Amino acid sequence: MPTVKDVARRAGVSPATVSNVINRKGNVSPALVESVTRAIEELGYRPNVLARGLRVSRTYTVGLVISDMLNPYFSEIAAGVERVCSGRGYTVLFCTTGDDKYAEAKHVQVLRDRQVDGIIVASTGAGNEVIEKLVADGYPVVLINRRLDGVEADSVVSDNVGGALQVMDYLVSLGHRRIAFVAGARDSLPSRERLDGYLRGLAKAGIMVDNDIIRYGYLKYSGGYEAAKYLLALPDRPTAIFAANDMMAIGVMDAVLEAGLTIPQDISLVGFDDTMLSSLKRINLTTVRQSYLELGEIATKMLLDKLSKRPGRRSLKRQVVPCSLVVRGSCAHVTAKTNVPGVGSAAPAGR
Amino acid sequence: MPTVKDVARRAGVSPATVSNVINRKGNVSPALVESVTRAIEELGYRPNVLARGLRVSRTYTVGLVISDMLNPYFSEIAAGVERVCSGRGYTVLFCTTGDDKYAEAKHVQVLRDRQVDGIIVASTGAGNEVIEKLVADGYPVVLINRRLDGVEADSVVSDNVGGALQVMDYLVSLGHRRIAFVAGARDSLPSRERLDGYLRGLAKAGIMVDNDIIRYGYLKYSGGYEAAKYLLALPDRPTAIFAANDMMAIGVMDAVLEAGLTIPQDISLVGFDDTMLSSLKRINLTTVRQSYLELGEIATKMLLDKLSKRPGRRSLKRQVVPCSLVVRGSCAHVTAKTNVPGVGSAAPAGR
DNA sequence: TTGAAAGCGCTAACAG
DNA sequence: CTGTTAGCGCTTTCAA
Repeated sequence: MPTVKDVARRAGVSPATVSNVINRKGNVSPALVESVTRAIEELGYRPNVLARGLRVSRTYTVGLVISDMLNPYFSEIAAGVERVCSGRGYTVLFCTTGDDKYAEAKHVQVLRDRQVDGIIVASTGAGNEVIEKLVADGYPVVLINRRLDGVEADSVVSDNVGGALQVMDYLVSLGHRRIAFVAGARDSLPSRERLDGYLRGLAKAGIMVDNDIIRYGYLKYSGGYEAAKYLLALPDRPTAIFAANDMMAIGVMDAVLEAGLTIPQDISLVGFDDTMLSSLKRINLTTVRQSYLELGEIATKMLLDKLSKRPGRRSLKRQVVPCSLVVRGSCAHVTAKTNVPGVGSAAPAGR
Repeated sequence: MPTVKDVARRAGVSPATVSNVINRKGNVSPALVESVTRAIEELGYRPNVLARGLRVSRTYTVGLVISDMLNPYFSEIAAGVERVCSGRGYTVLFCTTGDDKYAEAKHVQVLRDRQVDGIIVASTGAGNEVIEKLVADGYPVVLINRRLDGVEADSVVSDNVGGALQVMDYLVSLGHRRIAFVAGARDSLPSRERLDGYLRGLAKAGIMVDNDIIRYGYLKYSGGYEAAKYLLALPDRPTAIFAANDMMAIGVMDAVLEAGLTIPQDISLVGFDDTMLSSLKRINLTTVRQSYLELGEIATKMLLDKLSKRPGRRSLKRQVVPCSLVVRGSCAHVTAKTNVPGVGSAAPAGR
């Protein structure tokens, strides 16, 4: 591999001049620019980014910490991060934590050791000390869907509360008053926020909270399935079920069908996330759309903007990205309960 | 940030000794190991991986080139790559090409500029020259699901032909003889190979090829939907449809239902990939499982093994990973066509 | 405008 | 066993 020296020799100039040509600095005469450029091409010279990084202590690399690449939410975030980075000459170094506190700490350290210019954390791992230390050390960090009170870390979160409120308004507008909520794990922030939106929606409509129709479970198909089994067996079963995410909603869906009931005639159902699943004709689930791609993009822009500014300005940025209700065919007006069952994919009464 | 020098000063030794302690080399006396270790901890010293990389020309970084992070196949591959890398002290630098030839060339160059130790290419972008150059330059490369004849690049591919053959054997064993194939784009290697397996399966069963029931389309829902519309309108319509991937199969499924036909009673259907979709009760698709996670893991092991060996050994490795048929409820014995339609989720006749 | 020289932080040779 | 020295490839003073 040729180096600046080789190029310099071939062009009959000094390494410094070669460097100046490459970085368009220090006013080099057109003649030399020309010959250096030719030498670079002839030799197929490529700058060693490592050496440059060592010298200028800037690597144009962004570290990305996510929980799990197999989860579509995170891979969408990763896609957003990569898209913005690649457009601005940055590269992404990524690692996954499996939501393990120690893995998170370890990987953040690895990223620092590799001198990444900044770190984006989209992991729900509970290791707040890691983040606090990062910020305390003056490291540029942006948090996705994770917020630490009292810590000066920029963050971008989706408006889970607002999205859930939209769902509630919609269900209430369809005449539902007995609405169940199927939540994920109690320590999942998004799930908690969606639950919060649910509760606010109830309050807004003047509906009393019934803790018996708020179920907690694993944020997966099985969690929804089990919760629905319970809810459907209730003497006074709900007319609508709001699940904390799409996978759970699909679990609910199957349980409802197994009980011999129909969606949306007997039970209205809403999910959250607008996964690709929800749009399938056989699922056709009303849900809330949140673009995780966008979340990743926004976070990355925040970080890169920060990197290009003087380190002085320490303004704390907290961006909330809105969600939007996507109405499909899984909800009906509450009076539609009297409809003939069995049609399955009837158009929704709403809209 | 403290450096080796700072540590050396504090421990009262030379930088070289510090380095030796860190890298467990050159037999340092226990006493000095002890004091150096303490100095490191007291200072919170962390080696600068950039500087080390510059010196030893080894970065413990793997470059990963994929088509698109939003596609579950690729994010699964990425997960596999990351898993193995992180387990062996490597980090992953990743970029996406969108299957664009020039983007691929550019990104591969970026990875080289960053001195990654090796590159894994899981992109279907048609830029073979890029790969050829990489290999010609002696760069360690492993290709996933992409094979270049005449190029000395290691590769790991899934056994698409074998998987498709299993599907055909299964359908034939159910008595089907009029089996349609819904292919993806003509230049998609996996799709071509699956088609190849289909053709071989026909030959094996002594069934004549009917080009009218081999349809090409976009490897997505719509592609399957359109193809099925055509196939179902045929005077002598097929009794079974084999789609090149799950998304297409779901498109086929919807078209079949819209035509007032039932799966599997009227039409048997098989997909490929075993996406999470296929296992949903409402889909319940018989398909072929290929673990892309495993593909990523195998490729990474190949690469890392290569990196730890002497550069002399230039054995070309080409690994084929088997697929397996996953029987669910979308196929029935051909005589079952006479069954009463409308049951929808009857158990498959096979097995 | 251009070049010489120093140094980013680290490790490999070699000398002691 | 330990320290001195040199240099990986680059950029950046500073002097010419």
